[in-house]
Amino acid sequence: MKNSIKDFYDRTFAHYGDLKWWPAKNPFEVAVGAILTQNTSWKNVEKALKNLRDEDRLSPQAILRAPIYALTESIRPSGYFNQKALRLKAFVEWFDDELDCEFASPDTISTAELRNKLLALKGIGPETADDILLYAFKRPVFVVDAYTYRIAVRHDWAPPLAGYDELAEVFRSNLEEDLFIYQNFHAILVEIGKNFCIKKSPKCDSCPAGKCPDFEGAREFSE
DNA sequence: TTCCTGAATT
DNA sequence: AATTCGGGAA
Repeated sequence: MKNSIKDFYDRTFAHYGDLKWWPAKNPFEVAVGAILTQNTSWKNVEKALKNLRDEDRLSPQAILRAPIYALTESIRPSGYFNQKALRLKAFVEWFDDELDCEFASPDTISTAELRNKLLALKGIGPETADDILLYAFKRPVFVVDAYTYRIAVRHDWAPPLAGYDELAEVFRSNLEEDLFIYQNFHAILVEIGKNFCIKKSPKCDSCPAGKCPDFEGAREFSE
């Protein structure tokens, strides 16, 4: 039926195809990018990643041995650099201690347990944890972010007060549990959220998703 | 000036 | 519930 989540995915997938997310060379860079992109445009994260790469600091061992102040300078363009340097360090130390710097398979540790361990780290909240689970550990978890929330509310898929888990459940219950669909759906939501379903003055007329219930009103999004 | 693929603190 | 962290681009 129209305006269903499944129909939305089918239409947008026909337009975008496989977006091949997450944009990173390897799973470790996915995790680093996930932390650096918290409330930050990807453009700025790319600058930070380039600095890390140019300075040979984009590996677990390099980050383990780098002093915080050095990390801070490398990632400065991504913003919140003081916090993120600590968060990056904390994550890699855990990744080394707990997993020996390897992305564990499901029979070693369950997705639920892994998620709890990630959430226990300072600086890893539900979105960052799920990004890492979905794109680095390849676990089928549905990622919710600001774009997901905005698009869902504008489609009346969820109430404006919906919390993270509630919103994730709305999507899970309307899709088959499939790694590729979860990975690509989130990629599509980001693409549409960034380019069309933007916060103010959304470009509904050219949106690849077609008309959502908010189209006629073209009202601006408010939280 | 606003906004950006959030999370912790108060 | 409100504030804090932040450079970069529009």
